[in-house]
Amino acid sequence: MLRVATFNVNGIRATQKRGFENWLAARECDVVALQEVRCPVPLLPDGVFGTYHLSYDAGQLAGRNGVAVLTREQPTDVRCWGAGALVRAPGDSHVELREPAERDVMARELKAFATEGRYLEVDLSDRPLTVASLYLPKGGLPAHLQEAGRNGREKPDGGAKYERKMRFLAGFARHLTRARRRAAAQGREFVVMGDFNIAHDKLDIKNWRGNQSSEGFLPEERAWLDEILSPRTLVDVVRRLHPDTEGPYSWWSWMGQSFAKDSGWRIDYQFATPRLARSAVRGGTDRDESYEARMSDHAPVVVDYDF
Amino acid sequence: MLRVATFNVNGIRATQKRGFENWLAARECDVVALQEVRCPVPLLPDGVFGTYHLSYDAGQLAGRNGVAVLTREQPTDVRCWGAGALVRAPGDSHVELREPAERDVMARELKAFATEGRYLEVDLSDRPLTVASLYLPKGGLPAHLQEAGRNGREKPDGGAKYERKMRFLAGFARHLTRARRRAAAQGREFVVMGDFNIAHDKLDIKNWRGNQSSEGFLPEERAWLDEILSPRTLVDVVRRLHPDTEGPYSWWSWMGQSFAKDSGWRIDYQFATPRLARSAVRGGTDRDESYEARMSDHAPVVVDYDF
DNA sequence: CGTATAATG
DNA sequence: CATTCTACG
Repeated sequence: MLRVATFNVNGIRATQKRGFENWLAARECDVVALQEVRCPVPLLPDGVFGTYHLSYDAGQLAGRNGVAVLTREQPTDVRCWGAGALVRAPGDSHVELREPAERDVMARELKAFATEGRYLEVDLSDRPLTVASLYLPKGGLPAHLQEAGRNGREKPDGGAKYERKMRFLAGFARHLTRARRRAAAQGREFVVMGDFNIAHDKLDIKNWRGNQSSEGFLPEERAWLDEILSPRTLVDVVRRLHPDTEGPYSWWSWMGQSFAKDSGWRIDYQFATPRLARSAVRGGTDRDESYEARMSDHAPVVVDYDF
Repeated sequence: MLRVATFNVNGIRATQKRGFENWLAARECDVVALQEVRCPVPLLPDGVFGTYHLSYDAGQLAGRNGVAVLTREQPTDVRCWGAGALVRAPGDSHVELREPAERDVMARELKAFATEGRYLEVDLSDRPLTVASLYLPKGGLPAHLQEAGRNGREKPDGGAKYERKMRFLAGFARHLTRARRRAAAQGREFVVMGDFNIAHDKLDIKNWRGNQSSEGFLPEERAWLDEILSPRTLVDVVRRLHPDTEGPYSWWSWMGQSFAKDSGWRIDYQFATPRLARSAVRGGTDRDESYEARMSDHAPVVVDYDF
């Protein structure tokens, strides 16, 4: 059994104070992909990653983004888009910069995102598997929807953030094709997981009708997920396990009663190559009373693979 | 009996959470001068000023400075250096901008400080008295002491903050002379109180020997207090009551064990015209177990006048 | 070490 | 309605 989690922690220092370490110890995952770690390496709280190997790309935007992968085993290779990922063995106090064994040709559209700490890929060897942690730009509304002004006080930007997200999507689709091909050539399965900042379908958002003009549920964004997902390429593992469930949502606004009323969005995913996806036996989100307080505005998405 | 307090609250919203309202209700002051209120009027917590009349100059630096005077009686005049002070009657929900009955000729050096929310003067009528709340710039080290680099990581500014403070001191000395004369001409006593950001003498700071090159205890700063204080002009009321006491300190760094070890500075004062000063029967600081937690890095300085 | 803001989500 | 950062104290 292989237990894999993805979790947007929204600031590991805050999440830790709310019981992240207990969750990590209790949940007994083999792999945990983290997003929005938002912490320079020297300020990572002691012991916050327990006995896991850490691979981390903090990016260069102080206090923002930052993706990591925690693994029980030592990775055989670590790839990111920036200067190189930081790696640390369990119990070790210092990190080292790890250059990838081979460097990818980066999709042109992604170069502008390379130093933002948004993507990290890790090769494992106990099982033939590559795991990736993604924090996809949240984006914004296109210019014509900002005029309409349905959403309150955000300053209009002429659609700049929306268009930037679309460029990321274009580049990342190409990256995914390459990553799948590399994995296939090496006889590995591949799973890319994290915060995609897009709800895919009507089941993936509480009020789909009222949100068709909301960033994160725009037709163009949803169409991009249609494009990268297919039974032959990448499969939405949790949806495959729960084809008719509303949710399970993975994000709720901090505001109002969103969480209490389960008025959420499913925007955190595990997208796996077909064979790996078929091996999934159980999966869902941890919005559990058993883990006491809410650790983040996102919940962990955990899948057990019989792999 | 007239009970007068001055208190640098270092953010009224934070202080409120630590029991400011209880202190205010229990202490039964007639006048409370506040500094570093650090809060725009619309964000003042409901009821934080109890049943007092509020006079407030928030200044125009978001989240910084801001001086207020709370009074049991309605002031007959309110003067500040900016656009006009805000006043609010007890229980009233809206503030109004109050223009002074007569506007001072402002000392030339003070014009640069006029919109920073550092000074407010209030005339009372039940007793012939003018009370003022002052938040004096903290300043910095002169250039030659920055080179020496005795104090750690602060970025050198070529003595700019020090010189700015000295300009304030020059202007404020002139203002005090005028304010005393105005009061005298009206048959009023006058008390100026607040955070002067200068410890006057050896008794006013824990480790005077080690702090002779520290901002706030520099010879030039101490000499300025020598200059404005005299038995015929303004009298340091608490020191008059406690001529031989170490302290009582009114400020302790948040860092380390300063408060626990009473390693503090006396930088918050009540300076009163001679007749008023002579009427003081009791005075000191509230660093009391009776008021539970520490409300601020400063403690209230409270004096009872038999006036 | 604590108070604020601002940008971001 | 949270998380950071930065400036200031």
